[in-house]
Amino acid sequence: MLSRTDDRRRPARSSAGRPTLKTLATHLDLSVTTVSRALKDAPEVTAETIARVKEAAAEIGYVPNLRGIKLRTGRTFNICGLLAAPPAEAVGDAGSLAITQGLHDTLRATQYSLTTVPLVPGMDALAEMQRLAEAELADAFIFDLTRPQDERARYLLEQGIPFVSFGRTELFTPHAYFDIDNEDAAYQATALLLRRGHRRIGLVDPPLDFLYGRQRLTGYQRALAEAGVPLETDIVSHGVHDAPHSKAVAGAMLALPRPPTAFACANEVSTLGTIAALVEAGRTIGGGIDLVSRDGTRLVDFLPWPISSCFYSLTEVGRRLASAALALIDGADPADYQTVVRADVIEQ
Amino acid sequence: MLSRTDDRRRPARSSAGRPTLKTLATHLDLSVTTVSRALKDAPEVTAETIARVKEAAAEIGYVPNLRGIKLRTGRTFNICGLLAAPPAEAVGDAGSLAITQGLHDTLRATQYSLTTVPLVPGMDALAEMQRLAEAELADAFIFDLTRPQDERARYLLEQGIPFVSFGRTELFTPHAYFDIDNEDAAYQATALLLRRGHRRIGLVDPPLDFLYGRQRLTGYQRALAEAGVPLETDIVSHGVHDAPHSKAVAGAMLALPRPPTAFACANEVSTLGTIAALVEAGRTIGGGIDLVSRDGTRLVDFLPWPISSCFYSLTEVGRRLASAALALIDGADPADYQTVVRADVIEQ
DNA sequence: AACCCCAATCGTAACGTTATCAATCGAGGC
DNA sequence: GCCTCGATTGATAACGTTACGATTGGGGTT
Repeated sequence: MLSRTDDRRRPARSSAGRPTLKTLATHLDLSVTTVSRALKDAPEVTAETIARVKEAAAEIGYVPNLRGIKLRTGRTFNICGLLAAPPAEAVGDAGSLAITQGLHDTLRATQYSLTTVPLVPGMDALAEMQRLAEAELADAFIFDLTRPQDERARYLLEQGIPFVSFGRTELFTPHAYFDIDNEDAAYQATALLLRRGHRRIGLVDPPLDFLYGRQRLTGYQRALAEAGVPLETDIVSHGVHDAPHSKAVAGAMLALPRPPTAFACANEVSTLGTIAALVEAGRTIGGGIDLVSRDGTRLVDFLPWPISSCFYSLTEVGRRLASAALALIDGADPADYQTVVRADVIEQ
Repeated sequence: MLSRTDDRRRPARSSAGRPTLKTLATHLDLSVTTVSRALKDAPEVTAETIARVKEAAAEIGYVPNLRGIKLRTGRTFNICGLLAAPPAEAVGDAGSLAITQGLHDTLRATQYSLTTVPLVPGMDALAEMQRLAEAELADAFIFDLTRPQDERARYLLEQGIPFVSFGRTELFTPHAYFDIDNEDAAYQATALLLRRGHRRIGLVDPPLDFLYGRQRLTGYQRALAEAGVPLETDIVSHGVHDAPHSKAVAGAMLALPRPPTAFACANEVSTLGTIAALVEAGRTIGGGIDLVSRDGTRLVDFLPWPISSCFYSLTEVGRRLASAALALIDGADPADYQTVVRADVIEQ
């Protein structure tokens, strides 16, 4: 165990001579206990002493040693984010990067650091999470791509470990989440296409294993129903959501006797795949084809055609997720951190 | 200080009752010291005792408490990666995601965890690094997008903190790096286009502030020189490498009296921008235009046109960077970890 | 037999923090 | 004047690990 820790190693750098509570205590002729208490405004310490201690602390530049606190309290001061990432060299949804940025935005001002693990499709997300939880590497977890009966959420609930999911679940026990209103996004996208006169609207969506997929399907159906357009299952797809697969299903739809005249895509990757299929079929957007994407980056601005989209800032998602995680660590009630926001429709 | 750590907090979860060295020691009727030593194969302990201790450790499921080790040794068991990421909601190079995956591939089997900070263009990379270093949050750093006189590298060298950069520098003191042969990549790309008969080849590249940019320029020039084609500076650009800017410079080149008939692009983002410019100008690849990209994902496979590229797996880059970092932490000589690899040309 | 040395093990003290209980002191009540 | 009480402060013991000097016992030397 600890296999790579033996043999010669450079001497412990820095940290030597950094002031500690003891430094402060002898300096002020107080006990370490009192200093420790004063720094966290404990009620038993005189206001005057508190002021004196804090002043001295600021002066000599005392900064608490996290390692000491960690050992003593059992906390980690780390938050762990397990976020879906595209497989190895594939092109894919870089959303987790924007989310990670947001997480850091919030955590930068705190003592917490962040460990982000990119979860590529083949990986065992639960096992990865258990590994980290059992090694006690995080005070809270954050993850995305929830399933109705999400086993990761269930695991963390069982263990009593705080977490916030990006996406809801159908679990009975309430837990903290932040989510985009996917049903609304799909509804808006479909409604937009219907307004433009389309009646055959292809849906290129993720598997129904993900709650995200189910919610979108509901929104799609609702928009069709309101417009009195029947649901036609030959142009509704729920497959693996990577670019090659999306290209394949969109290609298959385009080869139908009555191909779709528009597409609603679940995310940037399915959009890329769908466009690839359109190009291969010799169709272009504008030439009777419309496409709406749901996304978190402005990728569509750099694709050769105008594509409308439902947009919500993933950086903001990250910020909100991290704030919620911090609150939970501080003992907040998960039920107070359940948020659903609507995406903005950007019409083109 | 430690502002959010006071008030009520849930009781320390788990870890209660986890076996420690003391558990093992009393169990085996040995001293804590001996057990500790036995577990790391210290020479002073009998082979027999070592075996006995290890067996017992395995049996009762002892796993060393990192927090204790951290406090005692001053180490962090954390590696910090500062990797360039696209700005907020912009479309951009998700390469850091693939690199992060690779880092985890290597670190998963160790006791180390990883903190990755996405560095968006506006951020003060040095300040961010100093913050992390001063908080003693990492045993080693990893970063990319090096500059010739990279101030981050210089800072870490001064502090004696181990690090590996993705990209070389021109600093005098040797340090560990892993790099792709950018000069060769640009050379290969340019040579490929020259072989296809192009004589006006636009270069859409990053600023020369980055060593990466300089190396590419050298390769580009070398290929032109070998073919006896003069360098024409009106079609060589070194600007901010994001998609909008790349689109602008490629657009400007296309508006020249004698526009380029081919482009060599530094990365995926400049490729996207260049394509956007081509579309806007009503030109298509294949119609007398060729484009070569240097990339780490297979994005080009999902763009509407065949695009050749120089490819090197960024996941592999991540793996190599992490291995080097671990070696440095264990006291290896940085000079032994200086690697340059060639990208593979994928012709289309 | 007294000596020393080496191999193996142990005890103690740290690393920096917090929790718990003990000590001090002045004020107030009897 | 004695006792009690509240308000402050302090001493001690942990959290789990490793570094260091001390201790033990057996074998070899003189």
